Amino acid sequence: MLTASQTQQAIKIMGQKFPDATTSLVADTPFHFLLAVILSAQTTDKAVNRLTPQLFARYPTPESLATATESEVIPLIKTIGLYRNKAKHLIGCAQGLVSKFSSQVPQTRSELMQLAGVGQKTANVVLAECFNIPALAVDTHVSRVARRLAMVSPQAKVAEIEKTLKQKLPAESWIAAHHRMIYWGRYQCMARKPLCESCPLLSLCAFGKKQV
DNA sequence: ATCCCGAGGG
DNA sequence: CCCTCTGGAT
Repeated sequence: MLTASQTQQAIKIMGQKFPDATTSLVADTPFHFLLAVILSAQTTDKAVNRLTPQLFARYPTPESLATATESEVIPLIKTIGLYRNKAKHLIGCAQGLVSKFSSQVPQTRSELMQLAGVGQKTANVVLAECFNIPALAVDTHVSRVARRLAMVSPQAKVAEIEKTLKQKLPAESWIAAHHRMIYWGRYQCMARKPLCESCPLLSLCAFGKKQV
């Protein structure tokens, strides 16, 4: 396993390759950003950004979405996967915001996770992006990159990955590390065909050495 | 552990 | 054709 120092070094090198790594979801308010993150489950950000302009225009506020029906929402999001569950989540989330949080997006993990469709990962993304609160969201890219680079144990599940990465990285770097690992997973260490031959992290990566 | 689930890429 | 995409609820 990589030491804390090696892990920090790897994150630094990722930042040299992707200096402007940041969220790719487009939204104008915390409410709309929350909706975009819910929609992004098992879906590319590009697919989400394609439909959100119309969704946001139709539902500008939590109140407007809270009274919507699934048959109204589904046509607006049908081009992405899992749309039936996501329609329920969007409406339920808006209803929760209205009934529990005065239509304001809450700023704590436990409050966010009371909302429909919001789990640990989505809560962490919202805390980091909307409120600049140190958080480290672990998604499919972060999981794969952390495992391949042996920043965590090979069989580690999401909760353990988050815990281990937080232990190895200073809190000030969590948000940037999240973005860099996402970009790394998208454009360098892809799931299907990683670019190990030209990887700046090859010397740190047992997985990559096996591929080359 | 299972289900949900369209679009894009190889 | 098969795999993957910033997961969450049951």
